[in-house]
Amino acid sequence: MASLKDVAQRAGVSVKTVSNVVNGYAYVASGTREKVELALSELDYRPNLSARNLRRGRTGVIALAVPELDAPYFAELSRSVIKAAAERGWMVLIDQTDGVAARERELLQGIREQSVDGLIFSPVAIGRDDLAARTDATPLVLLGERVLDGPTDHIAVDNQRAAREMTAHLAGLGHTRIGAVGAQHRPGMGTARLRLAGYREGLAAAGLPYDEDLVAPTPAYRRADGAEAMRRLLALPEPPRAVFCFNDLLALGALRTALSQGLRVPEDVAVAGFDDIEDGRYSTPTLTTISPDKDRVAKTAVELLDTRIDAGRRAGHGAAACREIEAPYRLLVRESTVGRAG
Amino acid sequence: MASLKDVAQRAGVSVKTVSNVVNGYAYVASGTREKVELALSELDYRPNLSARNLRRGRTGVIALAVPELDAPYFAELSRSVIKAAAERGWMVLIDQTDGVAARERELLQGIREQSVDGLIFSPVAIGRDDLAARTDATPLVLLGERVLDGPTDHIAVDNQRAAREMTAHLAGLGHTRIGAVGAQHRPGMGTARLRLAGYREGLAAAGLPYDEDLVAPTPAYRRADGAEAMRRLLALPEPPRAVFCFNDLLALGALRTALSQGLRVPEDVAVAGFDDIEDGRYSTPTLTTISPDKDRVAKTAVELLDTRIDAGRRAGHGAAACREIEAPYRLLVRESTVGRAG
DNA sequence: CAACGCTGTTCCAACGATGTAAATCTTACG
DNA sequence: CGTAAGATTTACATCGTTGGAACAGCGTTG
Repeated sequence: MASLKDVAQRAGVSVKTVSNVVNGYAYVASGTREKVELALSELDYRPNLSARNLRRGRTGVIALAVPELDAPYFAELSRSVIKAAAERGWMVLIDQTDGVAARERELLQGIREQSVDGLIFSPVAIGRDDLAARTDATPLVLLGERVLDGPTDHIAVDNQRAAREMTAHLAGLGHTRIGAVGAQHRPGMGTARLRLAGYREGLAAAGLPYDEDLVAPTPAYRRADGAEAMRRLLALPEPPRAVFCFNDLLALGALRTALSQGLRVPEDVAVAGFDDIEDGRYSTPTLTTISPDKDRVAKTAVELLDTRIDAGRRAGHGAAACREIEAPYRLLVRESTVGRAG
Repeated sequence: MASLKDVAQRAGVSVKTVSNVVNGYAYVASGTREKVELALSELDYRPNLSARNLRRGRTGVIALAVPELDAPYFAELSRSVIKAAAERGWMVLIDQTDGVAARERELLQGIREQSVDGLIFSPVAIGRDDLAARTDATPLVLLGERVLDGPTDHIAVDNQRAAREMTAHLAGLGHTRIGAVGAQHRPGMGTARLRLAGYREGLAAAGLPYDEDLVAPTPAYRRADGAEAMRRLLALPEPPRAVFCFNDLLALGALRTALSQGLRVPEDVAVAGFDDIEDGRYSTPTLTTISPDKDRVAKTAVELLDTRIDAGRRAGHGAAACREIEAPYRLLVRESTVGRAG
């Protein structure tokens, strides 16, 4: 692998001149430039990034930390993030936390500090105090959980409002026994809490009572958890006629349980989700859901990070104001709540 | 951020001694070691990886290149790869090619050469000649497409045999008009070709004729493609009574089309897939499919790469023999071909 | 007691690229 | 023709780490 030195030798100039050509420095005589460029291509020169990074103090890589890459929501989000990052010249390194608090904390405390220039992080288990206790100075952008007044840039849909709207949608269809799937009692887990709060608001707004029995907690947010929770709900003496699942995977699991028990969806029980993963657009019935604009979230996250990385480079530690950005979303009504006709 | 120099100063020893402690060098007096370790933790020292990498000539990162991260098969595979890599101390950088030949070629020609120590690559569009033309010396492991006698380590299930078995399964159920979804006429695309070959073998073995009309090509391998292809097949004067889709996404799309046209699956038309993504375990009906052992594939890929990276470091360019590894798979019979009872 | 072989520590160079400042070369102008 | 103001190029130090060799202390051994 050719280094600047090799190229310089071949072109008969100094190393610095080659560096100048490579970096587009203005004051290089055109003859020299040509010579150097010839040598560059003859030797197929490519800068050694470790060296460049050492010198420049950056790595050209950002990390994206998600709970699980195989949860479609995060897969789709990751796709968008990688794309947005590539457009700005970043490479993306992916970390999986499995939603384990210790792993999440490690990230906040900077295990990747030396390897990346910034971190886009979708936390599950950690709370505000963990964020406050952070010492690592790597620029950070949080996704998906509202941490108001946190010391961190942050992007999320308004989970609570969206959940409220979804509940209102179900109530608007005439449902009076509306269940919820995906409550979580663990600390952290702001998302579950916010969606639950929205659900309660929605019930209240519709004049419906909040019935603890209709709220099924789940240990995680995968299909199996939704399927299991639905089994519990359907086993109630008076099962719900509509169920709001706190994400689409839960909803797909719930759907499977309902259908395999011979119930019709939505005639016997309506099911709604959250996230708008592609599966829900092709399930039978298709899934009513909240669709956050993932491309927008990803793009904004990368932009925010970019800005903050530049700022850090420029101004030392001038703590630029933290930005809380609300991502747009839409409520998509599909077959699982209104049937084929709708 | 503290450097070795800072730590050395604080501990009152030389930089190299600190380095020796950090790297577990044996000949350090226990007193010295303690002093240094104290200073290390007081300053929260973390090695600068760019510098270390520059010195050692490696980066600690491997790249994983897949067509699309949001295709569940690749999401699941990526999850496994990241996990397997983490166990061996690697970080994983993900590239998306979108199946675009130019992008795939770039990777082979080494755009990541300086940033990673090795590449795990799931190609779609490139062919054997592209591989042969490769000059980049980065260790490479290919996934998922058989390139016999290629100059490259490689892991895949026996696509052709698996496809043959699946076709046999359908024929064994008494089907005589068995369609195929996902043929591809593009160059490259060994996978599609192999699965098609297996399908034909399966038909032949069952004494069934090969009918070109029952083979639906698709531009890509997503749900929408499967849905569209199924529409074409069902519009035939004599539509197939069973359909083998070359991956699960196609199958899920096909399923959606069939169900939304009021057909019963499998009573009116049976559907089978390939890949065993999680969606297919929760769809209604659940999806009969070929289940490659993804964890095994991932783990083996990382091991192979690890070996090759070590070898490259040790022996210069001693071209170790290329290994073709066949990954195990199972045919999972579920509702979409045999119904609820089965 | 001198030479030897350990252990433990330090010094120096190098990895490859780039910022700084200085050296060299042109050109224009008085 | 001398000189100042650019234009162009170069030498050198530096980023943080580690390999190799040199060096120092010290108990053994012949």
